Amino acid sequence: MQLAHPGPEEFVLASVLSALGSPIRLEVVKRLSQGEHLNCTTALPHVPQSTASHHWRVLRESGLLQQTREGRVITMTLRRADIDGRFPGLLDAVVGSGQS
Amino acid sequence: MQLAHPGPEEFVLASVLSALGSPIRLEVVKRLSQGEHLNCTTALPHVPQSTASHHWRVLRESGLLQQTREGRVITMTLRRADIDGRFPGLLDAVVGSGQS
DNA sequence: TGCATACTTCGATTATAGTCGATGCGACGC
DNA sequence: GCGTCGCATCGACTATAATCGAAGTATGCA
Repeated sequence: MQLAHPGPEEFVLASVLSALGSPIRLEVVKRLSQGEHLNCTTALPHVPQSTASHHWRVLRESGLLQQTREGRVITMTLRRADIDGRFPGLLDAVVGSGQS
Repeated sequence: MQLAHPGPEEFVLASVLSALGSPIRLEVVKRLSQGEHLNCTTALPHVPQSTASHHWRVLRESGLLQQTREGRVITMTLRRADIDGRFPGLLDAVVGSGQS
């Protein structure tokens, strides 16, 4: 089963910013940008599965990350090239500041 | 009467992104960044006053804009230097993309 | 085939955000 | 002083988002 991912031409800036505007999602994006390889269970161990899954969906539908199944595990990766292509400098500015 | 504005050290990235994550507020920030001088009535003529005022508050409390009274009119300006100081490149990336 | 794993989706609940009329308050003109 | 203008704030309502248990689905292994 494949999850639906928007194409870069479908990205909406307000949706991307809104997705990043939640501390819990912002943190995940930052960790992904630092090269961390996250799957859905390890990313937020203290958060219930269904809640976490909701946040993955928001991030995925905004275009920020990709979920690819590898066996039974779904791995999440930042769609850095796609986001950079549409909103140059945005991701760098967001993950570059040492802030939350 | 003076409205409360946070100092740059109080800015929270997630709050700034969340404030920008609303299409109506994003548009105002873009217009301000293009040098438009807006007051509270002219900025969103089609939106009820109290609703508009709510959005000014969100933008003001996140640190994105400053409201200064000039006589009876309150003029809004982007706090570009303060935002750039804390989150370099963020505003450029947001207003630079021709997107909504 | 059957069972366990690693998720997503569903449905209900709660929390937060947006909307807008009414009211309040400071600034200006008179 | 009084009235008006330009806004903020209040309070009530509505809409959207977050939370989480339960159920559903694809994968892998025995």
